[in-house]
This record gives sequence, C-alpha cells and structure tokens, in this order.
Amino acid sequence: MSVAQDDGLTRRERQREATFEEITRASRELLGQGAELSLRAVATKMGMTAPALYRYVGSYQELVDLVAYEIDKSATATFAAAADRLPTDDAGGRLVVAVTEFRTWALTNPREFALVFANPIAEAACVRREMNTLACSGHLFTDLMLEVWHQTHFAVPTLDELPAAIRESVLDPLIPAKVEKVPREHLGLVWAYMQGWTQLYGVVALEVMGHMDPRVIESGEMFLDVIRNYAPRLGLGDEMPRLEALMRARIDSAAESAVND
Amino acid sequence: MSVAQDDGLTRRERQREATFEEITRASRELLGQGAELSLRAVATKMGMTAPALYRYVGSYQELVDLVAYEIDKSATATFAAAADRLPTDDAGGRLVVAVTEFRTWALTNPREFALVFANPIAEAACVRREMNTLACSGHLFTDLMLEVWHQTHFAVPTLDELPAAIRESVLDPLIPAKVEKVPREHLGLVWAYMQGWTQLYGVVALEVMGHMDPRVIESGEMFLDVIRNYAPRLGLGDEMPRLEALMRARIDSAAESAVND
DNA sequence: CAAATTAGTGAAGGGTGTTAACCGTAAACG
DNA sequence: CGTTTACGGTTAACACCCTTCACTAATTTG
Repeated sequence: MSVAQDDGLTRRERQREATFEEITRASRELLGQGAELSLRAVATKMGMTAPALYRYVGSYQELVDLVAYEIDKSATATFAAAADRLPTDDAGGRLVVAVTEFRTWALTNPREFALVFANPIAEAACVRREMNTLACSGHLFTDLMLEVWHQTHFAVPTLDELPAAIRESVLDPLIPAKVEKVPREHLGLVWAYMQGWTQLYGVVALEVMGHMDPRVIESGEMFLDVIRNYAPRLGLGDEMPRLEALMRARIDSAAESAVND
Repeated sequence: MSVAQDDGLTRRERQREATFEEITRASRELLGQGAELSLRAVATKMGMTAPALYRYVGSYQELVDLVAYEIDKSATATFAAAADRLPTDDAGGRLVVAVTEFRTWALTNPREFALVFANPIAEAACVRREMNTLACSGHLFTDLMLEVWHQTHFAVPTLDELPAAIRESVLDPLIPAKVEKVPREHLGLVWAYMQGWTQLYGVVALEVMGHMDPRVIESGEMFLDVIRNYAPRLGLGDEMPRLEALMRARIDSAAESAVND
C-alpha cells in the first residue's frame, strides 16, 4: 500500500515534509526573537534532541541554507504582494514599490537579511527541493524590470557594445532570469538588471550593516537618491516624481509602524 | 620610580603594548590562513591560555573589534601607498587607484573585509586606544575626494538644496571627515562623499559576498562600470578614459599575481 | 508475519566563550 | 631596605555549540 493519498505522497513523506516545515518555522521564530540559530535550540523548541535533526539536515550549514532559502521565498512573496497592490499597467510603480518593500524588510529583519544576502557560505548550496520553484527574490526583480522594459522600451546596449566578459554572462546567465522571452539582440537588458541589482544591494546592505550615518538611514534619503539616479536608465526619468512619492509614502508608513513595536 | 623611559611609558606599559601588538598579529595570521578567529586559537598561538586574554580584552567581541580596527588601519595604509605612487597633482588618479586597491584587497581578503565592513556588531565599539589617530579607511577616501574637489571644483548641492535629514548630517558629520577646511556653503561635498561611499561599498560588498555572476566579478567590469557612472559627478568625466586605463592596469596585475598563489 | 527502513534517543568527543579561585613575580610604597 | 599591592598568568569548571556512534522503538514493506 502506501501508494498514494490524495496528493501522491505516502504518509511518512507527508510527516517528513511537515517536520521540515516545522524546522524552518522554529528557526525563524528563534531568529525573530533575537536568539542565535543553533541546532540545539531549534531541536529543543520542537521537543526533539539535537542529533535527531541530522535526519533532516546534513550539517549546521545545511540548516542555515534551508532557512535562508525559506526566508527568501516568503520575503519575496511580500515584495510581490506590495507590487500587486498597483495595476499591471504601472510597471514602474510596481518595481519601485517592490524594491522599497525589500529595503524596509531588510532594515526590519537585519539578521534574516544577513542570512540570505550576506552569507558567504550559503550561495552554491541553494539546492534543496523546489529550488526551481521560481521563488528567490532575484526572479521577482527581473520579472518586474522586464515588465518595465515592455512598457518603456528603454535603451539597452547591444551585444557587441558589451565587454566580452559581460557578453558571455548575459548570453548564459547564471542567475536564472526570465530571459527566454527576450530576443537575443536585446539581451543587454540582463546587464541593466545586473547594474540595478548592484545599486539596490549596495545601498540596502550599507544601511543594514550600519556603515552610514543613522540619521541618513532613518530618513531613507540615500536609498531614494540611488533609485532616483538609476531610474532614468530604465526610461522612468519623467515618472520619477510620481514614483518618488510612492516610495516616500511606503517609507513613512513603515517608519510609523516601527515606532509602535 | 618607573617614571619614564625615553618614550614616557613605564616598562609594564611597554610590555602590555607589545602583548596587544602580538594579539593582533596572531589573530591576523589565523585569519590569513583561513582559520576561525577564536580566543583559544589566538592564545595558544601566543603560548598562552585562553583566560589570560581576558587581561587584555573584555570579551570575544572586543577582540574582534580590536583586530578589525587594526586591519582597517593597515589596509588603509596600502590604499594610501597605492595613491602615493601617483603625483599629488593627479587627484583623480590617486582616488581611483586607491578605490581599486580597496576592491582588490577586499576580494583577496574576504574574511578581513567581512570583519571590518560587514560586522553588524563592531560599529559603535570602535573605541579602543588611538581611535582618533585618523587611520580608518573613511578618512583616506574623504581626503582623496577633497583633493579632487580642490582640483576640479565639481558642483556640489547647496545646503538648502539638500533634504533636511541630509543637511543635519553634513553639518555635523559622524564619520569624521576632514571638513574643517571646507567652507560652510560647500558642505554639500560631504553628501557627494556619502554617495560615493555608497557606490563603492555596494559593488565591492556584492562582489565579495559573491551574489553576482563569478565571471562578472572576475572581469571587474561591474566595478569599473560603477566608477565610470559616478566619476562625472566628481568632474572627472573627461578624464575617465585615462582613469579607466589606470584601474584596468591595476585590476589585471592583481589578477596575474592571484594565479600564482 | 518477518524483514527492513525510519525517526528518534542517550552518551560521548572535541570545540567554543566565560567565570572563579589561585599564585608567583614585578612594581610601588613607606 | 622590606612590605604590600597589582599585574599577568595558571588550572578547574560551567555552559553552550556541532557532530558521531550505538542503540531502540515504531512504522512500513515484501
């Protein structure tokens, strides 16, 4: 027996899946309440003993990777939700609202951010189950930028304008962007995406790590400045005043809800 | 007695100073050979036992802060040395060469970089002895940028053009830049510096953390692109071809010496 | 029903930071 | 000068940490 239930999973498999879910849940609770992420703490929080966790993860690092992936997935969902509060014909608005949400999330959950985006070890190990489930924040931002390109048709460099190393990279991108729909002559779009990600990651990481005047961080002006300077490359220069208003609204409302925590 | 020697330090104080020096030396050796930085490891490397270190640092975190500060100091010296290989009248060259050296150092010593620039805890604790010895990489880059401004007199926003939060921050800067010599109406320079630091930190941190296509990192094109896009704000737009050649030379020579390690 | 896989246990080894009690020796004081 | 203090080190111990091993009870499988 054990052939199937309604979802094709045997009873044990379902239980195992539930345990995985509980592991990430317990881990995120720990992280959220400022505690260290440790095998023992997670295990005891689940009413288990530490060695038992080795039935599910091969090492401590694997646990970290697992929850990092799960955090990325759920955080990305909130970014997407923010974008979806705007109509689909406002690609620029959707993009800036999503990146603003990214910044707010990072500043509110610095440990989670560090785990996912500043963990030098995690990287290559992003290979548990449904890695191909197109979650991962990267996908979202590339998709939103692609939407913008479809609407503004901003200029992208041609392939032979690109440096050789970049050309290689955009022709065979590692970070799986949805480039299948992009015609080959417009693949410079991927380069624009890399530039944008660099800008976004840079300012957010700097703010989260705190290597900047706290007053500047709190105001969000540096973040806005970076976006403001980058937006023209996406053909959003004219729209910037409206987009900036959108972002400021979200920054302020985030600051408000931060005071009553 | 014990009043003085030639340097006003008593024998014990000199010995203590030497021990501090040995602590940072041992720590950096450990870091350099890929080991973890731990109190025990440092102690045994010095022929001591772990609790003895508590006569010098109050906690593990304090040890980390100590070596972070020392690393920053010595790394900054190498950046300055790179700049000093160019004549003083080439302020632009000196700046781009220094930041290129910064990037190379970061990629070559990722652990050290993470310790100094991605340690969320270190920050406020940067207060051991000669913190006021104007080392800290921040000082160097502000000085080099100030040189550039003296030569190109690039445009900086006036105080009332700045957002309120930024105005406060440049009028009373936390990161102690050499702003005493800057007349009040040109204090927008500090804002330009903050922007530049954001750009530099962003791309370098992204490269070090590895959240980018390795081929792009290896080529250095993203780093060059960031500098290229920022340079015009410093009045270095016309000089960019020459400056880019300078940087490429340093990037390539660094890549060469990396293959035979 | 018997066999095999699974998910858990407890004990143990080796690592970490940290505190406490103790002890020579070098400096400071009368 | 001798006495006292303070400094710089020790060992022992505690409380964590990751990890492995041997073992057991239950569940699935043939």
